[in-house]
Amino acid sequence: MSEQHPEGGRPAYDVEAIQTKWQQVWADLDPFKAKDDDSAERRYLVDMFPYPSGDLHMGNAEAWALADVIARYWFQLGYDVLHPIGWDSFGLPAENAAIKRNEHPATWTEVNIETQADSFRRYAISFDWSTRLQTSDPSYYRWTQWLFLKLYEHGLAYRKGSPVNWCPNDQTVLANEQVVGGKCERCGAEVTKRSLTQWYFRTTAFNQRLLDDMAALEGHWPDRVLTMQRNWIGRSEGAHVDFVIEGRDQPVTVFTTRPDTLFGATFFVIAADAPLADEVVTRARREAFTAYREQVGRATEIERLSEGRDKTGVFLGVHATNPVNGEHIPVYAADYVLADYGTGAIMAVPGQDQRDWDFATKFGLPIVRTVQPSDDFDGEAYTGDGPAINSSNDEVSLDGLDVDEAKARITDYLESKGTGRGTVNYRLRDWLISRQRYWGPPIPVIHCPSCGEVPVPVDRLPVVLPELKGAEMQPRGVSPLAAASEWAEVPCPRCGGPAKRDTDTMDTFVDSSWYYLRYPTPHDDTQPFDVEAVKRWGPVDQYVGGVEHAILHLLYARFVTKALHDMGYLDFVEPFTALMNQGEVINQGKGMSKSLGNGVDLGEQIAKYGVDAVRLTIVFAGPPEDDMDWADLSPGGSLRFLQRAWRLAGDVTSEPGVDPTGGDEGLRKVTHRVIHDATQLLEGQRFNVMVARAMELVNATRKGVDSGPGGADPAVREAVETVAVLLSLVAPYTAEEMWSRLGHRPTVAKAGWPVAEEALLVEDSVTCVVQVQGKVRGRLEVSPDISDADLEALARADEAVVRAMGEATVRKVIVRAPKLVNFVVS
RNA sequence: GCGGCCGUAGCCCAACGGCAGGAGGCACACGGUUUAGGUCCGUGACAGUGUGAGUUCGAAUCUCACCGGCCGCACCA
Repeated sequence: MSEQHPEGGRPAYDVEAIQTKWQQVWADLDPFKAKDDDSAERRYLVDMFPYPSGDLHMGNAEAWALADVIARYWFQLGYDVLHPIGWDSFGLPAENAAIKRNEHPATWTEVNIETQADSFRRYAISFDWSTRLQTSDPSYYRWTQWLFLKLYEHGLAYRKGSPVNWCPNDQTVLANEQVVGGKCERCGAEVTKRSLTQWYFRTTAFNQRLLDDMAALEGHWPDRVLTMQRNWIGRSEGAHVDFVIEGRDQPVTVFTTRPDTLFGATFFVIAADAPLADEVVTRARREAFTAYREQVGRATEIERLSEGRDKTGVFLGVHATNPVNGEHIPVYAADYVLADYGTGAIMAVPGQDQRDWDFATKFGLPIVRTVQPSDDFDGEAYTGDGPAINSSNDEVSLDGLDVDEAKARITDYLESKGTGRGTVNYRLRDWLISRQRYWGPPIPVIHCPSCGEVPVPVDRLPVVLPELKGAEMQPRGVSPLAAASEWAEVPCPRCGGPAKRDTDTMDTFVDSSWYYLRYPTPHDDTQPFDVEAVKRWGPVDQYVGGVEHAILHLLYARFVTKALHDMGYLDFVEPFTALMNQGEVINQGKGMSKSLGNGVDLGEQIAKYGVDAVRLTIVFAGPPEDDMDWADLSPGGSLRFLQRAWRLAGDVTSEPGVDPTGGDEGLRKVTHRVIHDATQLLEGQRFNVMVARAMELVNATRKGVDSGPGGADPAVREAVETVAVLLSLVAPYTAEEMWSRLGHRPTVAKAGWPVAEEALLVEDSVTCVVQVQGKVRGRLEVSPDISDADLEALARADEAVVRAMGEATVRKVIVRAPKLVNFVVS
């Protein structure tokens, strides 16, 4: 596609040659190494690090092209920028590939990392290559283990037995966040439940702060990500109410958001899989209950969540006592109540809750309304506001109060009686981090028959993975590490007796929950991160990555940051000050996939059009957060534009450093207007429009050379140099080549951002529209600082306007000098 | 079902409530350059802003309803 056959000896825009040439120069200059020397204000930009499965793809290309615009803009502004690169190199794809190839996962991983690193260099991303880290390296995961021990030390890591999510395909447990719609987030298999003893991080210790601290992210993170996090944390206000159940000493507490409806509680439901159900069921009902529970247990999450499903349940043979009216209400087990939300039991109020209504209708249970619906209400359960009814006893009456008042009154009453209290409930659960797979950091704990669980002393880290390969890593439902007996069997660090290592590995999201703390000092072998360096650089000024991590990774990183802050390691509580979610690259209206056969290969695109054209195409496609359809785009057009820009550099005949003052004013005005607009557009991350401005400048300069002042005019040099600097953010090779042809030394990446001259932003004259009744009837060329009165007078005198107004009387005149006059007539 | 975002030329994408000779680009047509094709230079055609109301001197922009699309949440008590 490049000009292979220059005419008349003119130099060619040879994509391959330019790329090869500048890659070498940049490798020698290493221009993007962070200085960290207080010579300039610091900026810290992180792209969500890549998983090394094969070479880079279009999705990577997009994320990094966009992030690089920001990084390179910051470099041009003179900031000391830390723009690191690393790899999220633990995880299942490497392990699965290794099993198939009968080799060690590290082998596959290393090859892919080298491939991606080469591609990144060719793709000309402005990385500080000295930061390069990978999470599967013992020099990194040693500190992931350190993080585990710190959390353990502070009571934020613990082990418990509980029903957990199990992926039958990957043969490992999953965190709640990794179950999406009942399916494994990674492989899509339907998730089942198992009862296992596993390690957890206590994310719930921070639920309110995870919520509150989002206030500072408002406006800097995409709204939808904040919404998703809020939904996930799921705060709801309500009350705990204690019910006495026959044959049980301790009352059973339920959580409700509607304590005001307590008088309408006509039955009681316990989650079928909650231990409590098993405990209270009577002998007579046990058989029926057990059968039901097994039936529920067989249902997958998918079935359980399916909408409009008939309510099922079974009577447990006992009654509970409603604490406010003494009613004896039957206790059921059902699967519409969840064992792990709230207390796993509810008071059922069919009059005000549709689910309870459905259940009551099916089982013939009484329904009592405690809120008076409006007259036109024709539904079943009434969940709206209204006066309370049927809600009084000898000591308290809610009747007549609206919902909020009733809630407050009843909560006070319950508190005074000691049978209830106001409370806040969260949906967020603790983070299950154990995994029964090989390729992750071993959990640094030793289980001793006499001492119990003993953390590995920090000075004995890392606990290095045993060398397994191929079939030895085959998932069998227990960790492959358990089979490595000579690795697993160790003396207890506390008593010296025979003991056994924990044979699970950590979720790879633990690796990525803290990596941005490691980048400032990636090779420090004395500590996970340098507290002072992190204070200087952190938190991350701009984080860039896909929205698929809206909950998972971002929630975990926020949790870890808060935990480390509380331990005194960090002086900030949020890791990422600003977040940008790039869109997706799709093709022909669909996501690219092998099965659809519509993949676009990044390497092929680069071979065909060159790196710069591919990057420009991506950046110009639309707003960064929008999906782009490759079929709608034109890398060929981008390439042509780059050639046009590049050719301009050859048309400049003035000397470098020439004073632009006195150059062609028309062109200078365009240049400075573009500088001004581009700066604002970059600040607003509106990169596509910024590129459009650069195109405008190229067009104007072309005209200036061909039919204007010509290539010797200093304004032309100024314009072309501006183009080179603007393009340096998007098309670094072309920009560098232009810069060089303009007689400058590399690198254009550090040329400095141009500043628009105010004087050149002022227009000599502006076009004023004159409207009559809001319709444009005339135009005037006027001075930009014309007064309202003068402008109105001019407008009144305009022939076309006079004609349009005819005999009508002017009722009102709107004057917005210098751009508009509107006559309202009648 | 609930909540949010978005509908502008054949296509992508712009437009502080104030000129849609659309900023920019793709594709298209015509002319010039060229041995020819492409490149290159120039010119042109194409929408009245999803639909309907409202607010306003003035609405793509604000409000409401509807249609269409995307996203999130959804048996969470």
